[in-house]
Amino acid sequence: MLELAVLGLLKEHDLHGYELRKRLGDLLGTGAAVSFGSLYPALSKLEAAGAIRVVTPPGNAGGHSATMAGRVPGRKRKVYGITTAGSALFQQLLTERRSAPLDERSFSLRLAFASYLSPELRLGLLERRRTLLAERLAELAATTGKPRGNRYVQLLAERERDSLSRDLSWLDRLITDERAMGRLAVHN
Amino acid sequence: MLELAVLGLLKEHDLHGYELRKRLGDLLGTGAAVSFGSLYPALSKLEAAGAIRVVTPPGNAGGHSATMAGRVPGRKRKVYGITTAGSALFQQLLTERRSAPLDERSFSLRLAFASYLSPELRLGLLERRRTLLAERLAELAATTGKPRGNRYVQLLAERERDSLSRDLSWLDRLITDERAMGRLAVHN
DNA sequence: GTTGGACATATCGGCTCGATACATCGAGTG
DNA sequence: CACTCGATGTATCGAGCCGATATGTCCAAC
Repeated sequence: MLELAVLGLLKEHDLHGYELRKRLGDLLGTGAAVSFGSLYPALSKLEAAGAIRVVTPPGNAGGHSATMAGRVPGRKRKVYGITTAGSALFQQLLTERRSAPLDERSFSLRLAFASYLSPELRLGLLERRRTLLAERLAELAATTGKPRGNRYVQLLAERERDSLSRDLSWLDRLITDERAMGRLAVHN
Repeated sequence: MLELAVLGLLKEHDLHGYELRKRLGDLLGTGAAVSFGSLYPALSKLEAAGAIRVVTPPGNAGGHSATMAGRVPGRKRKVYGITTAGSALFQQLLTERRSAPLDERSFSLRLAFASYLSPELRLGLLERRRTLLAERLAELAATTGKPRGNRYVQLLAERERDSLSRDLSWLDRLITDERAMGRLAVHN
């Protein structure tokens, strides 16, 4: 999850951890922002694996033009860049369909990077997510007949139902678009 | 999170782990079902803390009417029941407003048990969740002006915006209802 | 009678979160 | 000018949760 996100963002720009977090925040919505307690270990791990490397080592940074010698000017940020191995890892993580979790967060992340996928894989991603949500909705509809516990549980279930059907329509729209674009591409 | 859920469900019925998981599943939606890897350790912990206890010990269970003696009939389920201390813990976990996480799951869980809250605390719960979502929406609106990355990121952001405003309306409706019920109760 | 699937409990490694600590920097305030 | 405060920035730790996996029981269907 996090590794995919980091690699994907570094594919576009070199970034340091703090900034990475912010970008991730408005990529997936503030609610899904990742914590530093996950981010920094993940960065260390990716660096150890050779997927990313420190581009601006501490002691070499900053826009300080005329600060004098021994002071070690902008000693703070660790700016990371992606390596060739990192790009390969990114593609691998993004592509592998098996066991790919399709929860809200993973799905959103993958969709955000969907431009790096082939049209077929992109469509597959959308369809698998659609299947998952459809199953949930069916399951929910099955239990809806029975009397639910209290008022609040009932409200929760209704909201869930609405939310699911809205997401399904949204996905259907996306899928239709994808198919249309696919046909268009073929005709060119 | 999980502890609150377990205690809340056991307040209504004695249950064993597997069944607990199912109930939790259709209480919060199948997507939010808890894993056994969290559930069983949580049960052990709660039992050790004296909040729950095994009601039907293994070796004593089952509807087997005429199975003979030494066979140890329904030796499988471990049915748990809540203790007095457990009820107290439940109230405490449900009530403590400070540091209560308001993410989707926690909120839904608390709302599902909202009947155990005083009208004031119930209203507070809804309002704090509302505030959170409103902040997110504002933040999102702020970044919406700027050009987003690719097409998919943009779609994701739009979806998020719609979803947030829907949830806000939903919450507003609930809040209004709560206030109305409060006034009604006062008039009786 | 045996094979397959639902039921049921349990553990383990790995990921993520929230809290916490610490250090730097720029902007404002007295 | 010294001071403080809040944003920036990196890092670690404990606890909680998930997914995979192992193991065993019960029942029905073939």
